[in-house]
Amino acid sequence: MGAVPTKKNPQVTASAPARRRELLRTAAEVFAEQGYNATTVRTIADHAGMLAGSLYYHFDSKESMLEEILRTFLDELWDGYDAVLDAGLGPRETLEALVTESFREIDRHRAAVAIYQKESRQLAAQERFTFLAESQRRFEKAWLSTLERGVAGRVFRDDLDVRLTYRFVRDTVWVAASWYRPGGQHSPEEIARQYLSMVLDGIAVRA
Amino acid sequence: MGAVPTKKNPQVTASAPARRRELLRTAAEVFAEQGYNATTVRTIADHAGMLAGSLYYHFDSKESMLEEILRTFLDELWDGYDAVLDAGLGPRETLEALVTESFREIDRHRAAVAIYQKESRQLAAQERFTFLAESQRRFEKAWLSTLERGVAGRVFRDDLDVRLTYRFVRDTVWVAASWYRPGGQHSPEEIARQYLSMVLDGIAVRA
Amino acid sequence: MGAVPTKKNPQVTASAPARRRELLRTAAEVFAEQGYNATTVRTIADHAGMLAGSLYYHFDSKESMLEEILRTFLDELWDGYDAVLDAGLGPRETLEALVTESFREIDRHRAAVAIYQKESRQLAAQERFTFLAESQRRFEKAWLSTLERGVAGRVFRDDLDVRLTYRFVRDTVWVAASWYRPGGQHSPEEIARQYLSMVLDGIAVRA
Amino acid sequence: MGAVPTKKNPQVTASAPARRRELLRTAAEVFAEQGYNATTVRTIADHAGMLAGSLYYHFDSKESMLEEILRTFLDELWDGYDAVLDAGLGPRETLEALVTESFREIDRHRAAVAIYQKESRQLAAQERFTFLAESQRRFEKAWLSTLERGVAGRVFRDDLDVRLTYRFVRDTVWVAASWYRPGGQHSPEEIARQYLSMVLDGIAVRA
DNA sequence: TATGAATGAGGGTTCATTCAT
DNA sequence: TATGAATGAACCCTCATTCAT
Repeated sequence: MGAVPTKKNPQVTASAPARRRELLRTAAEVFAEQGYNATTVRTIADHAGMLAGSLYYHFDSKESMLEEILRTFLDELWDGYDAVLDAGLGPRETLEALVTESFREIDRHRAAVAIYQKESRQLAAQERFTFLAESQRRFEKAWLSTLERGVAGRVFRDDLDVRLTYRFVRDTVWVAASWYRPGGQHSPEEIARQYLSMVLDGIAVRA
Repeated sequence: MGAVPTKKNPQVTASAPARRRELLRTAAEVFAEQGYNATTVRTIADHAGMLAGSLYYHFDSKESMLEEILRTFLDELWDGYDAVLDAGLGPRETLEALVTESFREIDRHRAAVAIYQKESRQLAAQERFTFLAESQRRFEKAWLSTLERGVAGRVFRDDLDVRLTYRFVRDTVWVAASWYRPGGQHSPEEIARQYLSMVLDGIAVRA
Repeated sequence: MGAVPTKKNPQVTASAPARRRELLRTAAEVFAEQGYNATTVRTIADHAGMLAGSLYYHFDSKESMLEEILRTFLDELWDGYDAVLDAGLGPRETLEALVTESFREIDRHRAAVAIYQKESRQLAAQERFTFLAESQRRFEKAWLSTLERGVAGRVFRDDLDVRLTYRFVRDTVWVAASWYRPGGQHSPEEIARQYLSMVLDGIAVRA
Repeated sequence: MGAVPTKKNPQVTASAPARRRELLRTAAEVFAEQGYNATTVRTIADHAGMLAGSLYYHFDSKESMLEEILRTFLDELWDGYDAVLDAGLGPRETLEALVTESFREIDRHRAAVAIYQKESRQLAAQERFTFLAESQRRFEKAWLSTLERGVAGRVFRDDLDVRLTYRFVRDTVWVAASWYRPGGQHSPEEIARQYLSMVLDGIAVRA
């Protein structure tokens, strides 16, 4: 008789993850371009060269595609961040490394980042996407502690509101996903360098 | 500037513009909170204490509400910007004035700004919302010319990519709408001051 | 601004319950004839002379229609049963009254009874329909105690398995809903009389 | 009697009829438990330890499985009934034998009987399942003639409506399939005996 | 001005079925 | 024999919109 699974889950069989990944990339691209709500399952299927119903062989729902896209992105992001945070760098070097890592991530997961930027606030309210809020908290803690370390060590100015500074830094970095195009004239490292130069030293000419 | 109504539009009879404005404020609030697509006409009506169908006495469509919200906001925004740009200020003072004006606008039209941030890219593709792209172009021109004037006048650094700088400045300013809460501890002017200090002089301690 | 209801519920306004009742009657008829699962919302709407989507102005879902049909039926049924059970009759008279009441109920709610017969077992497993199982239990208790009273009082034979007897009696009564047509040649009271005669005295000629 | 396959039917090659029978038993079980419409082909496949598509090597369609289940059951049923009807018994003995045979059939084909009870009315309307209506007619004729013989021979009461009596008897017998569990405390013969005692002599104590 | 009821297009999802491997 | 992937029709439901009152 064999086991009687109550739910299909071909996606767990670890076989043919290639198609899944391809489909997720396609979906992410469309989500990023049109917005999650405005994207129909049919549109994704069109881009993938199949019929809407066929997507459901691979995924449980449109929402589960979104979840997997965001989870995959955040997992990779935190791999990079954790490596930086565990490296024992000084506050300025940590900030530089985090920013550079962020732009690299935008380069690799542009679509996912754009989706994250646009939808995460609303999504986080749903049970299913609480991991977004959690990530947000870890993110904030990492940045705030770095900035505070820098202020304490007289590397960063102490006349700036740390939370405001955090917000400015955070947003500018990630908003870049909305205009960044991989393969353009600026490499992620180059963008990071310019961005850091501006954030650290300002755009005004020194007196 | 005026909209071109495709159908009857009793709202043009100049009667009860107060109710209209109130309804638009409500709609903007909901659009900002839930996203335009995710917002149903009934949700707006609920918040306004009426039934969904009743909104159509006041407005042609959900989209026309959105359009009016964004048009009203942009009109006011450009009133402020034009005043600054026509004042004959130097590049640094112009930048400071534009930033300050922007934060004031966020303070007054938080919801509209949030909507603009989130939806304008997709909307701009539609015939009806070409005014968004147009505004975007004027905006870019104003900022780029100010930055270039500053570089030429040795007020701003010349080793930064002007377009990248523009994007960073633009985004940081407007993204603030996503977390700014009017009536909070920071006035728009205070936020502008901190922001300008960071952008102009950097967050690093001077050597 | 008024209250901000999170859910529509025009059905609670107690206004225009006539349309609701009419729609429910239509739905019940179709459910009874084609089976709940095999009935499409479009079919119901067709029978009601409207479009499928319009049903959702009156009801939350197909399932909620089913629930209301069954609840209404069971409520009325128990009104009748409780009156009988509270009347302080002897076991034989109670049995006669319960049977007669049942056939009357079939006469009034033929569709609902047929649906109940066919679907209740599966439905009862769902959270939403636990009231079916509860009713089932009350039903069983009422019948068993009546039979047992009758056995104790030497009104009913004591050589029959009471549970088996209960099942036979219960099923024969309700299965009648599958072939009974109101307005036919037999009134519910006449059917009850014949049925009782058979159940009480048997079909064999007395020795 | 034989089905007329519209397409290829490798199952006719007389190979591995054992697997077929096993699959049909599984399908019957699931149909009985969840209802035919509510049962998905995948659920059957799950219970059989295979994938949904694989069932189509063995059967033309979900419907053909249902047909075969019901045909097999009815064929066996009529083998038993015909033996009884051809035995030249008196009306009372015929009735006893038919009832006993019915409970035996329920014991052997519980799932098929349950399916038959629940679905036959709707199915009979379809071309493919006209054999159900035909069986129904033979069934009715056998019972009615037996009852009428009994009335004529003063073995059964003549003050009861024969058609009503037939319906009661028929339904009670078959509805038993919905609660009967093979291997329980009552053998089919024991249930038949109790049932016959009730039907023939009634549940009331004789005066 | 607003309501109540309906429209109709479309969206996400399910599922029996097919078919190359 | 069975799998994996896809098809395509149909289904339940949502929602912007309309309109008579």
